[in-house]
Amino acid sequence: MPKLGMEPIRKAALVQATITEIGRTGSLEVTVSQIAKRAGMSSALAHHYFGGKEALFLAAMRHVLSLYGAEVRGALLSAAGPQARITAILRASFSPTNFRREVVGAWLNFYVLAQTVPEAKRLLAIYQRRLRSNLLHDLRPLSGARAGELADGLGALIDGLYLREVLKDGPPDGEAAVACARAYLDSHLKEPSL
Amino acid sequence: MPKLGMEPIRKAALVQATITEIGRTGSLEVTVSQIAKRAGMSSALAHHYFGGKEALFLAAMRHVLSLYGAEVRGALLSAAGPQARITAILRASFSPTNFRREVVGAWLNFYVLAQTVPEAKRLLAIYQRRLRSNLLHDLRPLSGARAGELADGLGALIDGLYLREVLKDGPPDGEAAVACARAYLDSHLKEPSL
DNA sequence: TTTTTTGTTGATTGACGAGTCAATAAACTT
DNA sequence: AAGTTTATTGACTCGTCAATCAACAAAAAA
Repeated sequence: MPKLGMEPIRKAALVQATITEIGRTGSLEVTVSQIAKRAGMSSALAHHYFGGKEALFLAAMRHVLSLYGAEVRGALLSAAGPQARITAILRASFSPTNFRREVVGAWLNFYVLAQTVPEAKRLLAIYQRRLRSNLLHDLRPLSGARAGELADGLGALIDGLYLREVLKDGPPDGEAAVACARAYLDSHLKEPSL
Repeated sequence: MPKLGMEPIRKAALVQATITEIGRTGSLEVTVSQIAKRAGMSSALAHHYFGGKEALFLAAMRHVLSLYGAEVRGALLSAAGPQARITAILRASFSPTNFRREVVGAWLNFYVLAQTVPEAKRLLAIYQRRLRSNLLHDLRPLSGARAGELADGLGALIDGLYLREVLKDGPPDGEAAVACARAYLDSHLKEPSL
């Protein structure tokens, strides 16, 4: 039965299954067997391809981060002007793809992972820096010197909205989150001179 | 050696040790033995007094939440007027007591716990409701109809600032966090009529 | 003084889970 | 055809950990 060229397929399936399982159980206490089973293979194969649980987690994290990054980049392509670009970033952050319970749950647990695993911390730091730099780029023309604090605040607000989504029951509402973040911005941008 | 009336002392020590260990390792994967050792007793005694690991976690959570609540209440006593009261809440939230790596790490993991343990979810929900109600009480006289959204946004921002603290290295800076939250508020309160 | 209650632990149990390995099989290479 | 590489798994090892238990000690109650 063994067909060749399985490696990328298996790996992709495992990464997806990892995200799903972490999101489903809401914790990192998932067994390699659970993940492998969901991905339709034995746990031994998961070890074969990834070498260990931690590497699997990190691969899943990279995947989520890269999906998010791609979505932001995509949204930025069709946005002209600072205002539109910032809105695009927010839309991407709270898009149905990213703002799903499963994915949000995974994010939360990546933060936990970052406390123990340096590589996870590094990855999250990269995400934060990139977000900040993106926001800064478009905030500077709008608010000048204050752009720095604004970007920091907005970043924290986004993370906070994610965090709260974890606890909420009922379906996710990305629109509301975008509105909240926009309100934060708009009120800050109202004063022209000071 | 056994002296009587040990129960409350042992329990308090265990709760404290639990928070410390969760904060130190940054995860819920702490063994009862670790906790008991830090609290200066055998793991069997921990089981004797709390019945199980989960109950111990919940007790720790209640303790953190109640400390936080007490600090907020205390700060509110010496605050007159909505503006001062809101500032007091922010100060308490980011006070050196609560805004320590150890405690912040514990909070993060309580969010994770809330995904699996209904009682943990309930406790966090109570905290969120109380914070919201406190903010609302003082935002209404300041911003009227918008108070609702404002309270939600501010709540999320506070959580987000906590979350970011987890990743940061270097000592915690509560002042900066308070400033950020105040900035959020001030800009929102600037428009008198709309 | 016996008995009961409270405090305490070392040793044990039982489950579970990460990682390894030997074995099997299909596909490619020579 | 013989040998190599890739895919795949069941069975096993080894460690860890929550939870239990039997036993001991001291204080309080009887």
